[in-house]
Amino acid sequence: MKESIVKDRILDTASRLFYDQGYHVTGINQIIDEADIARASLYNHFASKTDLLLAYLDRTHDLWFRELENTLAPLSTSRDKLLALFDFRIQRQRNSGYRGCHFNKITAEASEDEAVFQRVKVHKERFREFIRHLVKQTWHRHMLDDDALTDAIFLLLEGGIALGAMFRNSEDAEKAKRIVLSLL
Amino acid sequence: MKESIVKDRILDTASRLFYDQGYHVTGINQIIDEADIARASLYNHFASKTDLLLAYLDRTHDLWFRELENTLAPLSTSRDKLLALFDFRIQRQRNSGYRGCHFNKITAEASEDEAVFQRVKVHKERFREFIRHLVKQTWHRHMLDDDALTDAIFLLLEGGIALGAMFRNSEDAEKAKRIVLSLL
DNA sequence: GTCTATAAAATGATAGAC
DNA sequence: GTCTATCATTTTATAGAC
Repeated sequence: MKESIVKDRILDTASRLFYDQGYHVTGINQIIDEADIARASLYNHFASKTDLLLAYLDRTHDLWFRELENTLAPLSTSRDKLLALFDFRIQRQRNSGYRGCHFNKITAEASEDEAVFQRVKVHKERFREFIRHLVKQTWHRHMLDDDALTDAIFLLLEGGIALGAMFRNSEDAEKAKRIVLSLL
Repeated sequence: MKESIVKDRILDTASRLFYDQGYHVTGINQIIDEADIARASLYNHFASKTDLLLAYLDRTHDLWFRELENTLAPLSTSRDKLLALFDFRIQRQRNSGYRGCHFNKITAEASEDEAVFQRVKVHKERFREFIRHLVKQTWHRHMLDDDALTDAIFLLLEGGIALGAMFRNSEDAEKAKRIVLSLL
């Protein structure tokens, strides 16, 4: 359908601008301009700018976990998969200019909105459980118990990505990976 | 001087609103309204809204390290001081509604601005070196070398605070502290 | 130095033609 | 469903009186 193409183009453009520039600094004008669609077409597909934001978050969440699972699928051991979590996110940051986690970013801008807040929590909690699942499959004895190791990996990775946005590089995420390596 | 009082009130109000609501969502109108000053008074003391933002970042940076040093001063061992870093930041988050690190927040909104970007880097780098200095003073043997332990503490703490903003609690920062406890 | 009044531009959103 | 024209607000910033 032709309508889908327009809707996708709106969402693609908005997603890129929301992440690259920020949500509030991105105006409707710029979105319709860069997506090359009419003003009212946007409001035909999305009820409001907030609605567009929620669609962006939902799609980002879905794509994020799909890409993650595709990346880990070829790996055989859970240890390799845990280490690949870092490579996955470092690679994504490299490709998108080190602007950090989408959900950390939007928390800083629009977390007063309850619908946004809920989506952020769901995303991060799912990732935490994803890690926990992998940790429980590892056979080796660790110096930390399963829950502590899960928390450590999660915290080190989130800290590394957040600092990566503040320094515009992946050094801290790489350091986080090395620390996890010594904890496994 | 009377002028200083006005200037301080502008900066106090702007700082509160920038952190609580966000930078872009806070308009000049709201600042002059809540600070109860005239429109032109703001532009008499600050050249632009960006200038006000930079003043906010500079003052936050200065106050942050002064409070940190005051908090750690009564403690005798560097081990206690390292653990108190977590308490310091958890307490600050508790008192300010869990909106996370000021510098992480502004990175998400205005890191394209080179002057903002520089201040964020300086703040975080100074904190990293602050941690490193304490780590080097600890006498016990660690399972990680000094640099790795410094990175681990830094990453775990930053991760914990960032997640605290996303979940609006201090659970992850508390977990980070416990993990550091087992690493020391 | 502080004030009020105002400017020029951009904001999110809607009406109505096709 | 897509379009152009337009709405009422709000934005940052300035001019000029006191």
